[in-house]
Amino acid sequence: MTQDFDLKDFMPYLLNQAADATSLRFQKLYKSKYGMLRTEWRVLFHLGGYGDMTAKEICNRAGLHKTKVSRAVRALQDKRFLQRTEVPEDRRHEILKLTPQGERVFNDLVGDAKRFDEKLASRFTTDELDTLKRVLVRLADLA
Amino acid sequence: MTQDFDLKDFMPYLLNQAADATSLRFQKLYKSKYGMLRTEWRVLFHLGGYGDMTAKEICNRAGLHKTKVSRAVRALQDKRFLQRTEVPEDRRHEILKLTPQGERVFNDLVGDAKRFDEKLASRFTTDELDTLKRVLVRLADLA
DNA sequence: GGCTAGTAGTTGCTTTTGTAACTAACAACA
DNA sequence: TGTTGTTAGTTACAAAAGCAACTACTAGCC
Repeated sequence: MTQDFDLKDFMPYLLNQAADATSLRFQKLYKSKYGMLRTEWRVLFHLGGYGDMTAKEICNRAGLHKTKVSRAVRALQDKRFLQRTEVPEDRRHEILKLTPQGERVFNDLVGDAKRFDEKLASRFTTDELDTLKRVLVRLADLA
Repeated sequence: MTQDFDLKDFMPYLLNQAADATSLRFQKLYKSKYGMLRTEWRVLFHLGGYGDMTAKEICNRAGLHKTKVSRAVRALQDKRFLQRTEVPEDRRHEILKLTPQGERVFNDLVGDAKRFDEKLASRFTTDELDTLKRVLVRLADLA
């Protein structure tokens, strides 16, 4: 006997559908403009938004695996969007820093992101948005 | 000059973080129990929850590309979880149907899904959940 | 019938991700 | 000093996703 079950009530499914739908459209922007991958724009945005830091710090903040970050950092470096600086006190660390070109790209994409977010937000009430964001943050923190 | 921007306010990012966090934990269940992939449990749940249908219908309902569904269907067939029936009137179509074993697996995973969802839901108020689901459905429908 | 166009589904190839093993550097302590 | 354990980051290989070209079939139209 088959149980009744509606995927439209299952949170992990709903979250994925919503996440895919929204981020696919934003992806088009950074991909077509700068040939960037998902992890690359995330790294760029962490450095641009929160200042210089090591790869490890990005891993912790973004919840990304170090191999993904490692590859993204290299890709951004190849594009001349960021620059590494070895720390003399501990040569295992490298401080990552956006180049002027990287900052320009970041600023450009921040503009896109803000417009994109506003357009999404315009479809909902302030109450809905407040609740949404609060709940999403708590869900994300479960991991 | 670098603009101020907080990823924690950017919806596509928040949605992805929340979706990743929740579905990663559910993934462990169907992966460890039945060696299933993400697309495979989706296909299984569409057939189990909404009845027999063609691959095309699953594509439309789930917003999945036909190649992904094609491979998932084959994988489920190899596991003896579903069975294909050619439609004589139009031999391009195949009706997909869960086998008794497939139904057992579906029922088992529905149980897991319900428990999983309840545990997630218990952290939020009814109001929050209502708003969340309503907003997520609308976001998902944008695509 | 025979041509053209369109649809359902599959296969092959490339890009991206995931995982585990590796290197290089530091730290602590015998 | 040297040995053991730990950390930051990379590399190499396997699994999965994405994309385009393909097969097999149906439908419409001449």
